[in-house]
Amino acid sequence: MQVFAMLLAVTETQWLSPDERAAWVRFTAVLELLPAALDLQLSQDAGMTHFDYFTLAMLSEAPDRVLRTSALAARTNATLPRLSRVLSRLEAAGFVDRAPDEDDRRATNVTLTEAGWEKVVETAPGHVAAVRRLVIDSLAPEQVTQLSAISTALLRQLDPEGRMLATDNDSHEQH
Amino acid sequence: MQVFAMLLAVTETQWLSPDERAAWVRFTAVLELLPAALDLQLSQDAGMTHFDYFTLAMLSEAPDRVLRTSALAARTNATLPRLSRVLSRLEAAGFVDRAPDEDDRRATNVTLTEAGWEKVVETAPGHVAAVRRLVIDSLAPEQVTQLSAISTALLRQLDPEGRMLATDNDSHEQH
DNA sequence: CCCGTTTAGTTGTAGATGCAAGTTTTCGCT
DNA sequence: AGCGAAAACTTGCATCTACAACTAAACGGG
Repeated sequence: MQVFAMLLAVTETQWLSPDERAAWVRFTAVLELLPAALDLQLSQDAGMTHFDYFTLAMLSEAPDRVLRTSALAARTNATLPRLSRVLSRLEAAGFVDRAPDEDDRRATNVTLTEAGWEKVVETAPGHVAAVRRLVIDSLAPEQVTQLSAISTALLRQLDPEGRMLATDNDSHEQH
Repeated sequence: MQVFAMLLAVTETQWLSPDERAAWVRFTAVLELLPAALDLQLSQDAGMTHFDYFTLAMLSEAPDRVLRTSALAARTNATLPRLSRVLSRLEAAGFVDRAPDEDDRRATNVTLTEAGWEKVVETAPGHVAAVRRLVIDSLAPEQVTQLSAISTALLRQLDPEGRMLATDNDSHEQH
């Protein structure tokens, strides 16, 4: 019985086919290199990380450019400790304001300041250009469509609740 | 003239179409979540990061399970300082040995120890299962093919010299 | 109305990473 | 040969992040 179980266990290990393996190796390389490339452009041209920029960008798209810290954490997929420190930095730089929520004073409302808005506006073109150069323009139009579908499929596993694709409704949920 | 130049500048900024933007937002989410998910599985099941595992895996596939530090850095896309510290850790854990190259004593040869090999062998099944669960099995077979082609196209921009897709020839280059 | 529990954030501490500077060995040129 | 420049790491320092512990506010019975 024990030998049989071991054989089963070994057999159960589903390895990757050569094609799957090749796809995975290449994709792993992209996973490693693309974030670094994006961070490089933003740190050179705007003195901030991709995460900083993304945080400001999410705020800039929120109604009234305000979001609760935890809603912002969901959109940026950050842990609360991480976001807390990033916000401290962005607040010190004058790009956001933090104020306790009037209705629930445990919560903090994060507001994009005028300076923060301007920072996004002046940083966005260069960032978009980098995204074009590194990603969109490297792909055929149908590949962009494919990448979108593939990403959607992957997010079903990675983010079943769709935190990162949250609509604006979320900020108006019941409490 | 100045107004005209400004208009040009504004016009030149190539924004993303709605489809492109949707693809990019989703892909960004994958870029953030997938590495974290892989790290989580490996740290829980094997007590190491994905980078540690990948480093050992690259060594395990090298001829004689030996690679120069800089060749390993190219395959893992690590900077030398980063790899140096990771190797110090892996060496302390007994998974690799480091020894100066006999022909060029500036260089260091990194060897996977027997313990390191066993670590890879016992860790690989769980990791492959995670890759299957999170990526391969979420996709239709043709999507795996598409992802491979897309990744190849992106790497042309990200890694023009193909460092991460290096063949074994590299370690036998002239000196 | 009060107390234990949950929620929302912040901070202490330790590990990881990048950049820049330092060290040792080799190369290239005269 | 002989010496300046380059190569292959390694280490110092500053920053970033995660995990866990901590604080403050709100909820939920009894």
